[in-house]
Amino acid sequence: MSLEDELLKQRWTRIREIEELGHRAYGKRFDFTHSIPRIVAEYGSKTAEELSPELKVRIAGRVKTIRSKGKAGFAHLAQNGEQLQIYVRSDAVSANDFRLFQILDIGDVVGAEGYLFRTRTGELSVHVERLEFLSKTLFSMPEKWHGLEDVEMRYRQRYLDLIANPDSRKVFVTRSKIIASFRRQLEERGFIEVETPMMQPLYGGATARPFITHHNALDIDLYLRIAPELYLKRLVVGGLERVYEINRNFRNEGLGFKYNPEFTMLEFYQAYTDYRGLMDLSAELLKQVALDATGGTEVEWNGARLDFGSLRRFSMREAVIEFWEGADRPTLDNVRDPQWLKRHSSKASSGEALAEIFERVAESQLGQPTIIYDFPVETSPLSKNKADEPELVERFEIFAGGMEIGNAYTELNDPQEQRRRFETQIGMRERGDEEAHQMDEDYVRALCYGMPPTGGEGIGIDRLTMLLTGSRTIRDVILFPLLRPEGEIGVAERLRALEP
RNA sequence: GGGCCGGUAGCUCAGGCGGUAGAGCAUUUGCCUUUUAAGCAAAGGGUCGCGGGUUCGAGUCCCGCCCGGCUCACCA
Repeated sequence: MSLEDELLKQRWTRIREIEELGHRAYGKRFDFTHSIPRIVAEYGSKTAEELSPELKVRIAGRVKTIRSKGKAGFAHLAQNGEQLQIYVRSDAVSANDFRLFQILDIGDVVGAEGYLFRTRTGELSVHVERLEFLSKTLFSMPEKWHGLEDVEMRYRQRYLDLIANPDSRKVFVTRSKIIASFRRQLEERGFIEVETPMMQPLYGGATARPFITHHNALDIDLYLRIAPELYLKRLVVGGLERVYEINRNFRNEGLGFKYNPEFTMLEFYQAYTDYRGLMDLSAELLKQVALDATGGTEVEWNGARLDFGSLRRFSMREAVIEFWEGADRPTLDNVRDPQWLKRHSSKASSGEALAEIFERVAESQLGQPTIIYDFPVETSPLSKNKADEPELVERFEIFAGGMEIGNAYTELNDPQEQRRRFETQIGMRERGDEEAHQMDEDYVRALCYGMPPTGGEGIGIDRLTMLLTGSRTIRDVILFPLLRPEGEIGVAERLRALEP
């Protein structure tokens, strides 16, 4: 028999022994008096004297370590990312409970009742008087010292990662704080949270290839949304002047350190403002999110310190000049000049050329949180033109850590212009651009009823979480990132084999 | 999709020159009533990712495949 099966059989056999000792292998409700984190916080710094008179506690947690010393022993229980030691001695508990302690496996979930004390070496511990068995682990836990290192297993069996690697747990706690911070800040400013379709008959609001699915009853193909944008703006037309949505977008594209096919986006729309207003709002939101998530505005990322307390601002043209490397640094006249742009890019139009040059020259250097504004109209089918420079639109993106983390603009609310933009996109599609927008007449119809001047913005929650948690890959901030299916697992077969 | 790297005990990793497969943790047994990567003594545990091939002999060499990581191209 393989070791793995031997261990499984051993634990399976142990279930009966646990039951013979008067416990259930898969126990019932257990009302603890204190969570382990609360005990650590409240009593972690108390001296031995301050812990008397005896404080009785009932705690519960997963067994992390066991150190048996004959007629006594120690174990660590973990709950919510914190650990507390228990001390079990044969003359302090019933014979059955001591036997139970002796047959505990690392990974079992137990409850313990006793009083707080400090050991000779000074560690805050529970002097156990009663044990209660709560749940049996049948498989062995990852190694105690190194944790779970196998990257594939960390993603496929995230629960093991969360049990074994406290840092991984912290990442997801921080992610939750980031989202909570956005919600709180937006609610304070009068935004309401809405939910718009994830399955859409037409996809739009971004340039990307969609996933396609099918609805049987209606017998229609639907697209998983690539963005909620067009629906959110319909709501602004309807008088929901400040709306936001935090939810998944789906894009049928490659995987990479900053790409997962489903990712979480915050989008918010505010009537009667424009992209300048959103720049200021973005700076406030990001600063406070960093504070709420990490306690400060500065984070270490990829060896650099990023400060979310202030956002640098460059126009796209300025950024090309600012971050140009090598000789022939262009002038402002150069980056405005169609001939110069044509010489430095293979793109057809001046606008696409500028965007392409910017991405090549500047994007990877935008480590510090930076706003890049005034984008070419060709790459922005839903943004309003600048009044004095119609080849540009009132749009900005937020970059940090060399990644785009936000995208915002003054929304185009002129239905006639919107129709022309869609038709331009259709032309691009006919020339082979698969990602060009489709015509969305229902959206144009909504604009025909009049949308107030509006600013809208999207912030990539996953990437922002990467930055605020020091994660080098998006898979470390998504609980269950997309992986190929792993094939035969064989657990059912192994469990079946245990039964008589 | 291309290139590079990896898959060895439940976990973390050695081995690589082709010649009976190793360590630590974990597990089992014994001793141990304030230990903490507890300690001491002993034991068990492996289709070396999968499938072919070369060879007297393959974890090791060759070919194909699977899974993963990094990276390039496309993409937020």
